[in-house]
Amino acid sequence: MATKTAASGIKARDGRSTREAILEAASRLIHVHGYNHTSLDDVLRESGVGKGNFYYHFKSKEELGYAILDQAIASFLAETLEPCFSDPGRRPLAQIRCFFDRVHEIQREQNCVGGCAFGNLAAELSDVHEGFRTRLAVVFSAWHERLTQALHEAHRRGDLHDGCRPEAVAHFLVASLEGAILLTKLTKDISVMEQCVTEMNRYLSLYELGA
Amino acid sequence: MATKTAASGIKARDGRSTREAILEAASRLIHVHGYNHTSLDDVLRESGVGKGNFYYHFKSKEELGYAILDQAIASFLAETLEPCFSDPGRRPLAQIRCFFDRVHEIQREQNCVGGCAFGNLAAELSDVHEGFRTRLAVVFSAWHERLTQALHEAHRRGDLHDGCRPEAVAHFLVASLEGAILLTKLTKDISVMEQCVTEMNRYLSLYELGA
DNA sequence: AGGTATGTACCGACTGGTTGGTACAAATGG
DNA sequence: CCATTTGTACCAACCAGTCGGTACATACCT
Repeated sequence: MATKTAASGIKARDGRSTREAILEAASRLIHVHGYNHTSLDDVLRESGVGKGNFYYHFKSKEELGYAILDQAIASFLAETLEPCFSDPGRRPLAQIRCFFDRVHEIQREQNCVGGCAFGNLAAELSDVHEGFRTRLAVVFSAWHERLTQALHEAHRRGDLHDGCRPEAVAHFLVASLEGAILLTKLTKDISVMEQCVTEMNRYLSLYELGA
Repeated sequence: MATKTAASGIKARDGRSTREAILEAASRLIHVHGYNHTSLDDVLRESGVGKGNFYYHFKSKEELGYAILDQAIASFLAETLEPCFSDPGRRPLAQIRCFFDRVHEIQREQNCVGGCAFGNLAAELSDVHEGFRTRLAVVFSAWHERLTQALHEAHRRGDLHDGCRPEAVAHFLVASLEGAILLTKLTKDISVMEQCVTEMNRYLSLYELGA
């Protein structure tokens, strides 16, 4: 018996999955309760990992925060942003509208709870923790850049009015989406999100040529 | 000497001003550090008030939070919102644009630090503290209502396109402003706010008649 | 093969400091 | 003199982080 490893009892953790269990529990808790208000003990209880073990895998709570953030950034870029903007079947402006819908859908899926993890952390930490502020600025900058790129591409194709300033429009779109998510989370009313997406589409049509 | 009262030494507090000193220090600290991450001891140190004294004036930290929020709501409505929207020298849409400028100015004044106190608290607490969520919903609802009212008034005057749905537009404007403030606070770049205000004005002009 | 050393993964008790909140006596003032 | 107002000492719970120790697989030495 017991051929080789402990062969998966009720826990079955090896180095790799322990780190992932911590990451999973922590990002879930921090998304809802914030960074400061999520204690290590909460994370440990939720993930079933002991304290000494935690400090074997992470050197501090701050480093855990960075790890979660880096993971969330990668997953946002790869699983939410890119799928919309690399769809070759849509023209750039349609890609942007598709992204609005995706954000709307996510808020509906999570029942208006949690909001945007990046927006929450930005509100909580940008003024008190420069390390987090910088990392958060990176996500928003990547997001902004993807929108700017799509707008430039639309202009190149002749879909966009000349009066459109892509960088300003992109900033406004990011801001509007973040604000809409926040307002939806506060009111717990998904129709707020719907209305905002409708108005964002109208705003975009302001610059659109040959619809 | 010492005629009657302590005659204003370095402290000079009576019942009224102690409460106000606590309120002032707490709202300043909470605006930047958030509710959970501002400790009573911080507030006490900053205001020079003793602990027993604090608990004479407030029955808990939670009640202090409510008091601060109520005070901030009243001051926002009276000193920021109303002045813009009760100006009889401007037409409703101009009042709205004036409000955009006011928000922009405030962010510039506070050097992109602090963001919106209500937005910050909404992000921090809407999912974990129903009491705060409800109170915060009240401010945003009042704000939303004031915008809706101005839009209806504009429509009555014939300044507004028929296709404009005031409630949806108002939600979008609130969301955009909140998002713009958040993004400005994160990037620490006031030009983000400028760009957003410019685009909001363009958006508004979508519905405007006879400019 | 058998003993020893090494690196990885893990645990739970403990520490020093902070938290929100209480007890209570002293001062203040009409 | 009695209400209000205040300062100080204190508490239990909680916080991030440390410590000593265990379990076990692999590598190394003779």
